[in-house]
Amino acid sequence: MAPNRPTIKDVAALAGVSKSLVSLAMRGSDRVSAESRAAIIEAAAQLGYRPNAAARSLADRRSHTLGVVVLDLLNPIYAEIIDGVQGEVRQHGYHTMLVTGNDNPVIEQGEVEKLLEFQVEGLVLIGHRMPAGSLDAIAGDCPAVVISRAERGIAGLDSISNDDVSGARMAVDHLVSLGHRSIAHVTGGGNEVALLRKFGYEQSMTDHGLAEQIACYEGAFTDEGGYRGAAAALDSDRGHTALFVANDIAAVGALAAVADRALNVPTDVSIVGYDGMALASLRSLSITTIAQPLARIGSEGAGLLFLRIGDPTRPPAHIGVEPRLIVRNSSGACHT
Amino acid sequence: MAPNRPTIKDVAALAGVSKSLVSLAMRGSDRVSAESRAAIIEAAAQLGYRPNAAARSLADRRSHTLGVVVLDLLNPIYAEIIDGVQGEVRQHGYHTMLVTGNDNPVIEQGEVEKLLEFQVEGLVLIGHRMPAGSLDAIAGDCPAVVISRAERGIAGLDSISNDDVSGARMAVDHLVSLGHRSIAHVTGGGNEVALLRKFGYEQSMTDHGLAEQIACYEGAFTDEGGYRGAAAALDSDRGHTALFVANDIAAVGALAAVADRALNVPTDVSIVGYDGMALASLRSLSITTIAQPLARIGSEGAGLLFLRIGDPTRPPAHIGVEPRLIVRNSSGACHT
DNA sequence: ACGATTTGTTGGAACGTTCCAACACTTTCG
DNA sequence: CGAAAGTGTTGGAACGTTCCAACAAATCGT
Repeated sequence: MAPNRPTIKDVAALAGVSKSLVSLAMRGSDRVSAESRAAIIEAAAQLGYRPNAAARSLADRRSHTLGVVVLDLLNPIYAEIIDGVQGEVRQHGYHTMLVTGNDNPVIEQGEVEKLLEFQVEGLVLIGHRMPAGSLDAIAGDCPAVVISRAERGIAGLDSISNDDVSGARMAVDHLVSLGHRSIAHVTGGGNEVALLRKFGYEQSMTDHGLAEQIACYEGAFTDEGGYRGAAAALDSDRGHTALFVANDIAAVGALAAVADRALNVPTDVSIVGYDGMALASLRSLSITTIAQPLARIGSEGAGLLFLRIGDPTRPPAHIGVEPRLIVRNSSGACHT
Repeated sequence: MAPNRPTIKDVAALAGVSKSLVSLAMRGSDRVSAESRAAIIEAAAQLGYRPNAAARSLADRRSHTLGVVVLDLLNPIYAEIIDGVQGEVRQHGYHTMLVTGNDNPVIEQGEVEKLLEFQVEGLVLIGHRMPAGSLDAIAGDCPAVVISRAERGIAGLDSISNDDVSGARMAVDHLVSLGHRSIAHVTGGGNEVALLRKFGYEQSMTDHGLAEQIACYEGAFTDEGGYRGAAAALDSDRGHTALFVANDIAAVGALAAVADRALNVPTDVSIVGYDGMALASLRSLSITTIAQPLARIGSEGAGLLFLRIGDPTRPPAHIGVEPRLIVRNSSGACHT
């Protein structure tokens, strides 16, 4: 609107000093006399001066900006992670460019490319869909961290995720402690995370001497998938009294399958989900779940990235965080 | 990692042409001979050249970037709106810097300031918390659009939102058509949107000759608020057979209140929510709702912004979009 | 009292692009 | 055949910052 935005030069002219001094003052250097500083601040305020971040980043070759790529904003667990990332980033005085891949690898690639053009100093990938090759290439170009997935041994790339195997074991332990023996698992499909959770379930069942009770029903990380898997489990003749469902959304679907059969939760069948999304705590759902510390995963992930920015040659690190059991109304003692 | 990123000069040297020509070629000008173009592309690929967006935006004084400020990422309806915005923005070849206000006006202000330093060409405010004064100031500085709230008459500022009054009327109409007469309203608190919905409810009730049946119970746009309001409604002696709840999250809470009293939905009491968030469609909730076209609101909002960027002097516009009724299992015929 | 330090301040060169006026060559065509 | 129009290319100036070497003025230590 203003005919032309004021620049550092205009401020200098009005304050009667050189542009260099204005530059120093704006960044709060202590080598500026009180008088000059006052004059400069006054002039800047009067003109409505705002530093130009593009020029700044060009001149000192640092953008003070991080790129955050998230698979899909609609997934509430990612939103909670992002909140953690943003907090940490703000603390470091950095900024954030957030883009979505829309669950589409091609778009995702393009967005990453754009972020790199913006000279972001680091990349946070939340639930990416990148083929291993390009992940490698990116990490070679720019410090990066992968959140909520374990990547090991790629140079320049750190990662952080919750320990899915151990979380799945907690779910089974909890159900066993309530007296359940015929505990079925509704899977989350063929992806890595789902397989880890399934593995943890099988391990824990075996450890409890329930190996022959192991029963997996094919599901997915969706309402629909959970419904389908739970339906199959309930309609089987194995008399399952408890269901460990691969994630919370699917657990919501499982709840519906139980209701459709005029059974009650948790009296007839107990349900445990995974993720600890806020939604699972709503009183009409009240799902017992294995909660990931989502915000912490976000902030520690960002922390990892800042470490790498500080020392780009450090060896790749992976942090595994422990999930924790939150007991709600969807699980209860076994009555049979 | 590379000692120094290659610049346009390096590409020029390798291809044996001037930097100006490389600049032209990179932007796909047709004034470049086929030979030169080939040589340049080859050289760029070989060096892994990537244009520097900061330098570009400095030189042509356009950032090709929009700032998006969202009140709170955790609210799923905002996530759906953002998706719409991003789609539209991508179509225009622009980029997006997304920041959150964390529901905190001070942080929100700071983030907006940063976006302006980045020379964003426009601002999308989704559910802001800005005092009217600073909104004014911002709009004077930079084209802006407010999404999901109606702002009228501020120069340089457009807005788009669904028509809450008309949506609330639809909810009541639906319930009346099912035979309900004692229809209560669980409010969403004192905010503008909640008041509009309440107003629509009262209007429609009056239009149907049910003025003396009007009954509002204090709630909020939360699970807890919906539970509280619905509890009060159900415990009253007015025999309400239907509840119009101010938004979907609150409707989920209302569902719990009904269940706690050993009543059934929709046999004993019908429930209608508002917003049309994806969550309301989960089969174990299956809430009848007044759905806002969230993605469309996002993309049309962004469209408005592009119009204003094209012509900064156009008079402020407001778009009201019609919500629509989605009937699910939480509403049914009145049985009393 | 005089060089050494400290305290403020300065102009100019970067940073990596885009734009522009200018150029050398073709080609067109009246 | 010569002027006009087109085609491809170029170097240099700009964009708004930060950095650096240099400097003038004030203060210090002996």
